[in-house]
Amino acid sequence: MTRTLPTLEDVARASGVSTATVSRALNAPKRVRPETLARITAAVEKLGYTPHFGGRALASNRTFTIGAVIPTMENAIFARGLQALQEQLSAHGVTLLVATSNYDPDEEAAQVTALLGRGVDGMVLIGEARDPATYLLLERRGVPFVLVWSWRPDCPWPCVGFDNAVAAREIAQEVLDLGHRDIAMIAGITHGNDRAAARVAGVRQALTDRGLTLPPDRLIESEYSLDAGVSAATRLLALTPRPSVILCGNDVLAAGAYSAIRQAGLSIPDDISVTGFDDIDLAQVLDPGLTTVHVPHRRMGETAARLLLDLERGAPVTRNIALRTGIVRRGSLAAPPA
Amino acid sequence: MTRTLPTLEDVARASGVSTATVSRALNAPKRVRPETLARITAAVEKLGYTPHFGGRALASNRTFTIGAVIPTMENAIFARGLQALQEQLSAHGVTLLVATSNYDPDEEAAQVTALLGRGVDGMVLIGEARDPATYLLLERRGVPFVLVWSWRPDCPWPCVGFDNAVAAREIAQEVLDLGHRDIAMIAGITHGNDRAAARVAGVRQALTDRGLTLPPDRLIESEYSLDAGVSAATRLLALTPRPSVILCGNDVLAAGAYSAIRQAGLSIPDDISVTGFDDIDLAQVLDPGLTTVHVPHRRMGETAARLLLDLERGAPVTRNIALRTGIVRRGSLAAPPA
DNA sequence: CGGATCAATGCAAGCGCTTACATTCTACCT
DNA sequence: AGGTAGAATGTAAGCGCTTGCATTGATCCG
Repeated sequence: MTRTLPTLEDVARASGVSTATVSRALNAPKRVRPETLARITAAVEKLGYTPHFGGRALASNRTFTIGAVIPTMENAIFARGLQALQEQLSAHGVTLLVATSNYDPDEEAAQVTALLGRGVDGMVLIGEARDPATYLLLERRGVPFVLVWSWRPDCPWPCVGFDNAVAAREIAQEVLDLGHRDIAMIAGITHGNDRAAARVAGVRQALTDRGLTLPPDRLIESEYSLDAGVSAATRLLALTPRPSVILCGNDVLAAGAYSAIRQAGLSIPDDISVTGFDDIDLAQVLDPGLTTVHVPHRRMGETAARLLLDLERGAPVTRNIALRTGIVRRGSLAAPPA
Repeated sequence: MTRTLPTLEDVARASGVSTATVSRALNAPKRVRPETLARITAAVEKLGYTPHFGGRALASNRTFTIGAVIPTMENAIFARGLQALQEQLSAHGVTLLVATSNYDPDEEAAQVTALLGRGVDGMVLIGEARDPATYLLLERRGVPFVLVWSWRPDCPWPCVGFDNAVAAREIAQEVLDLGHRDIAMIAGITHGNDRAAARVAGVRQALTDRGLTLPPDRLIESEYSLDAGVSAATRLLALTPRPSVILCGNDVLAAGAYSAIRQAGLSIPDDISVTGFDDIDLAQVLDPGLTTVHVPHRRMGETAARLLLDLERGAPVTRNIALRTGIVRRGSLAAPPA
């Protein structure tokens, strides 16, 4: 069954050269004479030779693999960023290894260790908040890494992302400008999640700037899932006075809010406004369209890939890349009811 | 920088045994005396030892990795199945390597080769339709694989999925039972995609059973994306007589249809009905809720993982596992307008 | 108490590849 | 023609781990 595969040596024999030359032909073609190269290529073709990954990893101490640990694949937001990351890496012969942490810091640490064990040459991590031990581990190993989705001017590690607090503040300001005063928010779980925390902080900031506050009963932290969004929104709708707008930590939560609102027999935006964060496809499918913060996921993934690749070959790089977000105005946000 | 990592030998020295014993302690703990084991474990801990992946792969000719090639991560449907697959594999110490083909058969073949090159111990592939050469390659290498998302009684390869044609036929029958006669369909691209093709075939079957047909202008094949769904639906709405229902090849297309319909100033289901396929979260967020075919994605992923694991250790297995789908009735399907 | 049996461990040969260093060719110059 | 630099290639030493086989040490039986 497992007919033994052709090895470098087989190729060498078949093309009448040494294994060293074959290896060079494969890894640095300009270093072998064209005719030799041709002979080797032919032999490779004929034998159907593929380099043995383990052998290569062992000898070169490189795996041409980079690892990413994301919270979950089930959120379109990460899927899209990953897809871009992967495309970019593939183009450079690098494979992407994806692990998920389910938003659990300990689980994330475990996955980082696992990936390191597999000898990844680099790593992509979401956000900045994590156990210092993890950063230490990464540095000890000398494995380059880049943080995505988060950004702040003085982030000590290479990162490509955006300022979640600023983005959240901007959309909150827009809400305030429309005259809303009874404001509520459904945030993600902030523990161990700097993005979620920054979004709350941004909203708070906008309120404070106008002398307002976000009372505890008007801020619900919720798992990033549709069902959780529905129940959080349901609770908020029961409040007196009823909020005139619900700011959501991401679009999925906003979709949940839509369900709850519809179920309560209310209408968006006449009775109540809703905003999201991320601008996934879902946002334009909802009726009315969701006013949300647009995040350039794909660009983030691509940029991260390039940065990591540069980091790996020791190229001089800008280690701290900020991307712009923007507000996408659709129908879900309007002035509060009179 | 890249401080050299501790090796098996370091552990052996630190615990006063041979590397062979350490290796056994790690891979088959019951084969070493408890006290020895304890000493080794302590040394491992103290040195922070992690097995070197390449070395292990080289010596054992196994990578504890299985590969999956999916069309795209951006469709929630695959994301969910993958997540389940991964969780199940992780629990058995196996890592999942994901590659994407973007629904392109050639690209898929290339990705399979790439994964094989990385020495995956097994593979998960979506659907059955692909170049025979790919199957040949897999068999030559003796790499076990399982097909997911597709199923038919006499599929020659291990598979876990459902009968797409039957599922599509069932929902089409339901549509017909409600009295619809002006039927249109937005299908996925059927070339190289047996699931999409089977869904069309199923719908056709249902129509034929009642002496009806699906005229060419009422069947549009479309990329599985929101925008493509919108434009396909727009074209269908312009037909005379206007279809009373649009059957969609998946939920994303259905969401696109919603947009187009809303934009045309029509209402679902009063003016026109819509059905989907997959039952992703989106289906319940749409307003009205989308009547669709529920596919047990998570279970499919889990089952595939188990099957693959069994296949790998040569356990006797049922190679051909059918999962049940069902129709989820929400508000998007009603009798045609009078 | 000698020997057989079996569990625990050690020995050492690779697994397929890369790469520093040594060797051989091939212009090209004087 | 002799010499030399530089390109092309070969030699061989590992990279860290697993595993078949050999060895040792206990245990148990007659």
